[in-house]
Amino acid sequence: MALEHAILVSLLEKPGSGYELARRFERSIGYFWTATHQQIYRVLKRMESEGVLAVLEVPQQGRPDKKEYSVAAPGRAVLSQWLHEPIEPESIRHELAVKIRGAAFDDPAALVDEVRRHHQAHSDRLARYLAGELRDFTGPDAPSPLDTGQELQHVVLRGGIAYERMTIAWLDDVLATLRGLAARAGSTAASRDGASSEPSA
Amino acid sequence: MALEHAILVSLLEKPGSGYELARRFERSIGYFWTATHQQIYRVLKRMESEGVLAVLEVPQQGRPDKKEYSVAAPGRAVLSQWLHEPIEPESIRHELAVKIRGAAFDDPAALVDEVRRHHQAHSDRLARYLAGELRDFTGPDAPSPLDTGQELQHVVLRGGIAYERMTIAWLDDVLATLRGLAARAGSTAASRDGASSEPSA
DNA sequence: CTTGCCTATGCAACGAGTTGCATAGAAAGC
DNA sequence: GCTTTCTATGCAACTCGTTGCATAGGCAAG
Repeated sequence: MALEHAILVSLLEKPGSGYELARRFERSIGYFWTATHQQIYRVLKRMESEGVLAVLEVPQQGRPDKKEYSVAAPGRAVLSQWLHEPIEPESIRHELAVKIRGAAFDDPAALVDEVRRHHQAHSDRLARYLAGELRDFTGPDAPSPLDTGQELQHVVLRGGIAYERMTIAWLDDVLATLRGLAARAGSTAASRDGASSEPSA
Repeated sequence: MALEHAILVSLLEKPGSGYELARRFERSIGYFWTATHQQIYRVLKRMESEGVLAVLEVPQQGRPDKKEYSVAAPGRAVLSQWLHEPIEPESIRHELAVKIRGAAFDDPAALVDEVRRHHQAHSDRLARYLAGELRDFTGPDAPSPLDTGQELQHVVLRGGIAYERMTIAWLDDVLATLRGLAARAGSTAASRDGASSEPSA
């Protein structure tokens, strides 16, 4: 139930409405934990009924009223307890990796475009992360001695940057491998190379 | 619904029972897609009823009978179609990252042990991956010209290795950051965190 | 000979997450 | 005037994933 804790962290960093949280989950905290607005509204409601969040109805002009949530005292306790509990190291779920293994039973070359799309998407993400880092942590407009929260946000962002760089390098490796297989399949077209899949169909 | 496709890939690589699949999902394909035996049995049943899998009851001695599943012709079509559909680039879900940001509202030093545990877990995983690579792909006992399936399995494994190495390096960074914060908190114990005048970078 | 582990399959209940849809006022473009 | 976009919240239905439990024979250790 880590969504609950991600919401607590985000609201401690800054109180806000469900809508605002949903937007934060599209950037910032959302780089490491995703959630749709549906999930967020549902969990916010539950957390409020449990007393871990306080809610304040804020009338607005020119736009719908909003419910601003903030962390109540029991919420801090919930977060603190979670922080002291051990969690399991993540197991990644990488759909593209499954596809790549699956390509052995189909045409590997057909994956090239897909891999390139992912390469582009990760390059874009990296660019966004780097821009954010410059803006908030390492650029001339950044606060100069970072406080604890900023230091921790920065190290998490550095993790995201490292992840994207690693992924991009790996996708290059994947593309090179696919190209190598295509060349091999081309030059030895008649031979029974590769495709542990089926001897003959 | 990538579990379905992960199962297709795994059964194409080698037919097997639900139990055997569950074990494969603890290693090999499970490095990139996790599933419990419950999920697997349920999905196998559904896939069989849809005709994408064929099942063969295999009596065994000294142990319970098993149902050996293999991919039927429609299953190959299902996989092939999926391979040609684009998928969204993964969004990671990193609980530890949420914890690290949350630590700003608690004692960051209390996270050190947790981070070290994760460091250890990822080091162990890396060691397993590297052992697997040596055994199956780069060692003296490995098949010398790898076939297509093996090349693709290898590039996926290289991705896992890169991921673990990146993660370990990042966890070192996290530990250094936590230590830095602890030192700062120690040396300026009385002062208010970020507003402090003591720069110790 | 009892306790615990391994193979092997499965049900039931629950919680997490996704998708589609609905509402509703204000602003902005055509 | 019409459509689209943005803010803002929410229901309903569904699928995906987890946890706990149950069964059942064989094997090994104490």
